[in-house]
Amino acid sequence: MKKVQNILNENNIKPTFERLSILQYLESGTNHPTAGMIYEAMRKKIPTISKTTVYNTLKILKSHDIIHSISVPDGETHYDVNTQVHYHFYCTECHKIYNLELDCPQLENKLIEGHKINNFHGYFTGICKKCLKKNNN
Amino acid sequence: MKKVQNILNENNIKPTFERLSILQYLESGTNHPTAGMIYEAMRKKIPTISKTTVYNTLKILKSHDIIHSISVPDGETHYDVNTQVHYHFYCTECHKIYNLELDCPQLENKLIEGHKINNFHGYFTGICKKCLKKNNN
DNA sequence: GTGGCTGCAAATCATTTGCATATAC
DNA sequence: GTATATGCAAATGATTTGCAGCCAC
Repeated sequence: MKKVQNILNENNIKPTFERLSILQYLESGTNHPTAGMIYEAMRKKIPTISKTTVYNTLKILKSHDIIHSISVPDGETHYDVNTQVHYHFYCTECHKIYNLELDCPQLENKLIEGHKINNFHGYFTGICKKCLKKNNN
Repeated sequence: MKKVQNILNENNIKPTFERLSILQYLESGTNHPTAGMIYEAMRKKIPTISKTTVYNTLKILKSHDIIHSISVPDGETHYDVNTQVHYHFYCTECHKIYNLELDCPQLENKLIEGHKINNFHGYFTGICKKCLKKNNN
């Protein structure tokens, strides 16, 4: 908890219980939750929390570059605390998102074909190994 | 028009006027339209067309791998007929999507870390060259 | 006439917004 | 007390669904 406390302090974000809990939750896992998933997880700990607070918190964390949002083809925005650029794999069957170890385009040179680059996100889609096994392929 | 006619025939998709027009529209440009943009463009040609037909057509084209959907952080699904894997650049200011010439991960080896790969999409985000100029940066 | 398209309207679902209350310093 | 955070409810906007009419073969 110390760590997330510090992250918020360093960014001049008031460390409320809700914000600490949400960031803690994001830091503790390697899943890439949606706002809805975060809301459901938080409710177990803070039954009175509202979706508004979840969205507000995600917005402020994102604006300070503490988290990134990733877009995959399921209509929901997912969030990731791993701010290092890396590829994802999105399973079209179970909708889980995995991190991949592949080398990524470097953003050092922040200009590509005249455009100023801020960020990169790459994802593969397909069937994950668990679903492959389940379907005994 | 011949070309899109053939594409639909080869895939056993009944080549209705609406479907031909939508696919023609997608084939003719390098923009990466959303369903809404396609609907608006179609209305000029077919004033009676409905959004349902646009969505239905996109769904059937996608299921035959004639088009791909791409997800960028604007909450709308964009569509792309360029089925060759390539990177995109998404401008967070004007929301335009550009194609990039960079080399992409090859999908030949269709297994990565145990997952079966069907597709790849990578996008950079930032400020495009037009918006940079407009802001005279 | 039967199956498959089309199109309207309503439903759904993620996200945003307005506002009123609560909390912290 | 004032600013800021929270939370409810309503609004928005993309997409989906149910259903009725229509068209082609």
